[in-house]
Amino acid sequence: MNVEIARKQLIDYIIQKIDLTEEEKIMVANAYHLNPIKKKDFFLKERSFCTFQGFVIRGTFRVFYTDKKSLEHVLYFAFKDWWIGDIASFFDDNPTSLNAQAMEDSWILAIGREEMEQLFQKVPKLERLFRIITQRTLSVLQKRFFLTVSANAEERFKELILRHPGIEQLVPQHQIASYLGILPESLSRMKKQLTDRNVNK
Amino acid sequence: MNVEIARKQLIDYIIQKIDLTEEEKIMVANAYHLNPIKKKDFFLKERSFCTFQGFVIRGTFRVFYTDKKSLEHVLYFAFKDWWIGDIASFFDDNPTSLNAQAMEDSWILAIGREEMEQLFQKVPKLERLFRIITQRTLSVLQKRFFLTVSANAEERFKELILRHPGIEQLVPQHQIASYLGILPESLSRMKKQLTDRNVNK
DNA sequence: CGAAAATTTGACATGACTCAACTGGAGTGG
DNA sequence: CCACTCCAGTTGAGTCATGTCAAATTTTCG
Repeated sequence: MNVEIARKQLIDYIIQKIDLTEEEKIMVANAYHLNPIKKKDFFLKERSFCTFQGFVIRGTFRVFYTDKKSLEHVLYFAFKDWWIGDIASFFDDNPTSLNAQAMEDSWILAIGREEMEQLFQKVPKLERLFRIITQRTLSVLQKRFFLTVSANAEERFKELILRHPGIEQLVPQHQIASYLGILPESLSRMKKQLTDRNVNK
Repeated sequence: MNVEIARKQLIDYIIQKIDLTEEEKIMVANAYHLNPIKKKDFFLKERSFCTFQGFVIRGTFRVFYTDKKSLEHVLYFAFKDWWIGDIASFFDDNPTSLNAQAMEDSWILAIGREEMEQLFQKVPKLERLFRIITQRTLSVLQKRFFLTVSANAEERFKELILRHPGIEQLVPQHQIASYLGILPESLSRMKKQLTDRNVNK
């Protein structure tokens, strides 16, 4: 993976959302640096202050937090062209509670907080971009929240499969369970029940 | 309630977050109009396209959505100086799934989508303000989500009381249950159990 | 191959739901 | 000021989805 190609991918993504002059494209592109992340390594680690905003170039990540009982809860899976970062931690300078772990060898374009502030000064339009991205994220999380409080595990599972066909091939089952907010045992039983029901038809 | 006082309250709030020149203050203030909302009336109604962003001047709102089984789920309660609106609907022009209902006679400063876009053009700094506000909202929702998936109803209840002392005097119990994601019966039983436990000590 | 991890299965426990009945207070009209 | 209604809250009995813990089985990968 080559940094120029990665930066082009980022710029292609950005100009879908806001217009940039050629000069601005260069400034934005150069502010980001390419990080290879090996499978199982972390881009974000909870309790860490070292926060970056990342844009996934290649690979898959699971973004999760750990609760009091040391159980991990997946907030989302991130693929190509997804953003990764704890915005609250990034901008407010407090330790993050999120982890982002590579599930395969991956590449991320990342930017640190100070570079980001400088970039915002050079290219104020980016405020708009990040306002829009944050709004999208908020809206997605709101839907996820509503589904979590108003649907049972089976409905949530079906929704995930519908929205993300093929995810079962990409992500091990116990992590899907963690995304759904149930235990691996429960997901296993649920799937058995689903196939049993189909067989009996 | 007088529109000048309301606008002053809004500007006082905004300048805590970003700097504005006197001229900008006036432009921002004038873009917002004052709405009185009677108890039980709605500022936002699901399936409606008529979306506004609102800033609560006085009063209390419950912001909720209705699920497939016609159960209402409270997303949050909004008091003085809180924002109300469905950002996704507001900016992307699709019908909202949120309701915001006044729980007492209330006043809101509101702005429509087009006025907002014009205002962004006149005062681009506002992009930054709304980026920051949306980030805060996102971060709060993320915490709420984590609590929902990793704590039981009792822990969530205690957290609410801790974060919002006195909320039980402001909001009827069945709506607190709705916020917690449980039925009124369950909350009633839980509270009984809590006091019983204390009595037996 | 062999160890470690993931998944499945079983037996049982439990938190929250469901439905229904009852209680008590707030407001309303006679 | 009482009787009446309405709504919120409480209580009870039974059910169900999911959790808990433990063991067996399968898959993954060094």
